[in-house]
Amino acid sequence: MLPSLPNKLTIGETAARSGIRTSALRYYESLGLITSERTAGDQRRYARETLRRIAVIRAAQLLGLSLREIRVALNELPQGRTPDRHDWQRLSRSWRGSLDRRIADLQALRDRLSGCIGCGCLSLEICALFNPADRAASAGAGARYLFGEAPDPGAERASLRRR
Amino acid sequence: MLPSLPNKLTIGETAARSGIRTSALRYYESLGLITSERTAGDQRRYARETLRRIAVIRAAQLLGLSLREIRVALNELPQGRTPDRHDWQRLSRSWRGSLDRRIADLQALRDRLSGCIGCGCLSLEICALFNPADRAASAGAGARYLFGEAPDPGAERASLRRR
DNA sequence: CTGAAACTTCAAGTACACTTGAAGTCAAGG
DNA sequence: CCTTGACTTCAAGTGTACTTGAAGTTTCAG
Repeated sequence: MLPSLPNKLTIGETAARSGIRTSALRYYESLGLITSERTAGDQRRYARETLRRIAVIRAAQLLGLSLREIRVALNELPQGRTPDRHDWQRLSRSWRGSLDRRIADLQALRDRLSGCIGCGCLSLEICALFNPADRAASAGAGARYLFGEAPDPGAERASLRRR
Repeated sequence: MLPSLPNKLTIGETAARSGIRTSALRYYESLGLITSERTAGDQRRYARETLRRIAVIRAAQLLGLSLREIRVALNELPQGRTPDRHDWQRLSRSWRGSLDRRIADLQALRDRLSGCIGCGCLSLEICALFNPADRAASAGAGARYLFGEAPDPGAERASLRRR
């Protein structure tokens, strides 16, 4: 008459509670972002704690981190032992700086949108939006660069012949 | 002795000045984000004004907009006529709201990172990070959802059998 | 014990934003 | 005029993050 181990969740239950599709959960597991135990019939059973882990993964994605980067960060949580309050705090502190930077960058962009673009100025050469140091470039998701990866488009600087 | 039309740029010059690779410029053009005239020999010549357009494209990408969305926004600029100060202002105003929302969302996330995750609370059911309304979900780039697209993973809500 | 929902794996497909390579043409300094 | 770097098109490839489909298995309410 045991209440059937409420701290083990099927993949479907985990999907329903986290809002992440089962296919995505299997994908995360294939990348090593989460782990599961298996029943005798080889079905996955997730620890309830995995829900927190999934929430952290989604939060980190909002920060612009790739799943690869998230995996690295999660791997720095203590192995074996269930991460405690201080483990999560350490993680959140390390991402908080990125978030602050990202927010500041977006605020700067907002100011430029209202300023530079709005002003209709013709001095494009000195406009902040054209300043190569501000460039987005880099690969794929626009947000990525905001974490300070050197935007290196890989040369191809033309030799600037005229006309 | 004319200074060889300084308001027409080759694709290489445009790439160098904008920091965007020639392959990306051709890609943008294939998507209709920018346009060019052609020389007798069929080479592209970009109007100097295209540099501003490219800057706007990159800025919009930082906002998390897809190229498709950016194209739509740019298509609302006046056809034929060179966009003036007010045209750009209208565009920047419409994106400014998105930016404000995005910044607010990130600030909320930051607070939760310091709060919910940091606190080590066990009440995962009521934790803000688990609130489906806050979910990222949706497709691809994490930033996308921040513009208020309804996160609709397309059902698959399990029927919640136990065990 | 049975039937249907939920699960399993694996390969292939999708969307986005580009990049790369091949094969050939154009433009301009010397 | 010639050479060389910059240009052209087009098809295919890359990386990320998943989703979809097929074919088969497990679980559990009834």
